[in-house]
Amino acid sequence: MSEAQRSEQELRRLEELEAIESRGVNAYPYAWEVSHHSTDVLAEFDDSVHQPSDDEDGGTPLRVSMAGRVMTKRVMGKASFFHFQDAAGRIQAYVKRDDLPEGFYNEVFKKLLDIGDIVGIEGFAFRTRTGEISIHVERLELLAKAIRPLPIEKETEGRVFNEVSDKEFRYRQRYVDLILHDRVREVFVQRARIISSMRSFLDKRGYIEVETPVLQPLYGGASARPFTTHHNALDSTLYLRIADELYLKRLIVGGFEGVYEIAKDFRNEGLSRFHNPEFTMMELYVAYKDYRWMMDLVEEMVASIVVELHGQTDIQVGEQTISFARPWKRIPIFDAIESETGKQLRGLDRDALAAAADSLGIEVDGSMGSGKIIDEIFGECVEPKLIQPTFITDYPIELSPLAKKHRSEAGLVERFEAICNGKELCNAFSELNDPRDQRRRLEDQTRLRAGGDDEAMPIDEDYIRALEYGMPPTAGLGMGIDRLTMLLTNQQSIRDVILFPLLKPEADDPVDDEADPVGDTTAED
RNA sequence: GAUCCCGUAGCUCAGCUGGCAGAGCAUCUGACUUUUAAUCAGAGGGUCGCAGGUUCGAGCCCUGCCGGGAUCACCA
Repeated sequence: MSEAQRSEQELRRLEELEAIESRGVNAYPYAWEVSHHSTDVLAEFDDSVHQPSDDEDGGTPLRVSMAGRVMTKRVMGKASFFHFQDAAGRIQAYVKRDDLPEGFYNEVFKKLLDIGDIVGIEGFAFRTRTGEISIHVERLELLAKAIRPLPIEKETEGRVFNEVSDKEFRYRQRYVDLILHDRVREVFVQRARIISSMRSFLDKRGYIEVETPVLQPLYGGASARPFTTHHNALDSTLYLRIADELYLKRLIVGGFEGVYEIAKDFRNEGLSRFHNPEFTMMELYVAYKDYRWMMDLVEEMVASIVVELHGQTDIQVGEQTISFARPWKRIPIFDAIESETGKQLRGLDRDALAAAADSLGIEVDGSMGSGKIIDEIFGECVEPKLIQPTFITDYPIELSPLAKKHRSEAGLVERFEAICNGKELCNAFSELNDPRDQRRRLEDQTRLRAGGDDEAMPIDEDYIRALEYGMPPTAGLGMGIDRLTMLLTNQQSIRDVILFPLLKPEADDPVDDEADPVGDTTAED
């Protein structure tokens, strides 16, 4: 940024920075010894022990050394208060002219220190006349000067004034959003807890966390359009993975009996409240198990995460109270549809299904097969009504090219989704391990592809080769971490659980579609 | 991709029927040694998203574009 574009306030702060440096002070020093965080002081402070009193012997001071950001500043002549924020929270600090080195208060604290600056303070805790535990500052040092002014929000009795509401600002400058909004930081702390709780649940059971390729010569494991890229040295097209599934199952072939991965997948599709092009997925594969066993595991895992996060199995999500207490309901998809619509779709042919959909007010076009119509009816009529966590089981085979045929129900596969608050929470099946059946199913996908379905899966010959070496019976699970986090932290948009959600580039960004410094012109179709 | 809404000072917003660009907070100057949306007195700060059009005159009306939001469509 050229200095001409700087705002009045930024220019003034740059001048202050020079004034600070001209005093021989480094405005960006190297470290600060931290003895307490704000919440430590609030917890440790004991009036009967630490509160200083007027007589000489009164009180044993609670001495502290802290670091954080100046968030408010109230100057009252020869004394001032400011609020000070660190990673743990906020605490008030008090400075008195006569407790600081000669001239420091008037020339440095009052003139050169701004809201937003990061400071180190040393002093002792006390309780003010109005009852707030505060730090009486005896030494103050600038740790980092803020050039840009922080938006100032003010709050009293739970009411917030001048709250930054511009979502674009909050997402683009998430660092500012995090400085200003404890509740935003809290969501991401909870997200981290969800993931670490999940990881420790899986680790305790002996499953191995692995890393499989993000850059893949062929994508698969889900129905979605991929991002495409190019490796220059090999001069080959690569795709960013849309799922981990096929690589993880190769590891089951290789002899691991339980593997999981928590990682980003990438799907080249639209953005919405529930969709970000890169998102985090947990996938788990366990040998010698089936989908019924996996339902038990999902219940147990999610319930344990919820309890670890909230201390109980019941949580408030929007208007709803949701109970993750086990067991969850298990309903075959056809029964769920029947109980919601009164229509039994089991065994109907495509035309009868289309007629049923039509009578429910659901549009059907010629390209939709039986499975798609059933899925459409379920998604429209049933899914939004499933608030409490529920396993929907036994899906039509057409929608599930990687799931094993149902052991007793023709035309279905051993698959389930957990639905909660009207949204899918996970997807799992008894994995298809018959290489002959797998080849046929992928060939069906190829026909869909030829018919114009650009989300149908391509055939991965190496994956079939792996299956031909023998994959044990296996249960597999995929769980969207972002949506799980939305549910467990009561957030309405996926952008509120992703630190840096995808946005269009800012106008100033150097975007140039023509630019390709390494010359990618050999990649012709 | 469709529809609707939004874009004005660092932040939150007002701006009437088209007629001098406004407020609070923040900032600056001054006062104030336990305040807490601190208070009191004064001051500075604007590419009204961008481009074009209509008009004597546009923040306001029209067109296009850019950015954002919501809903729908798409999305296992």
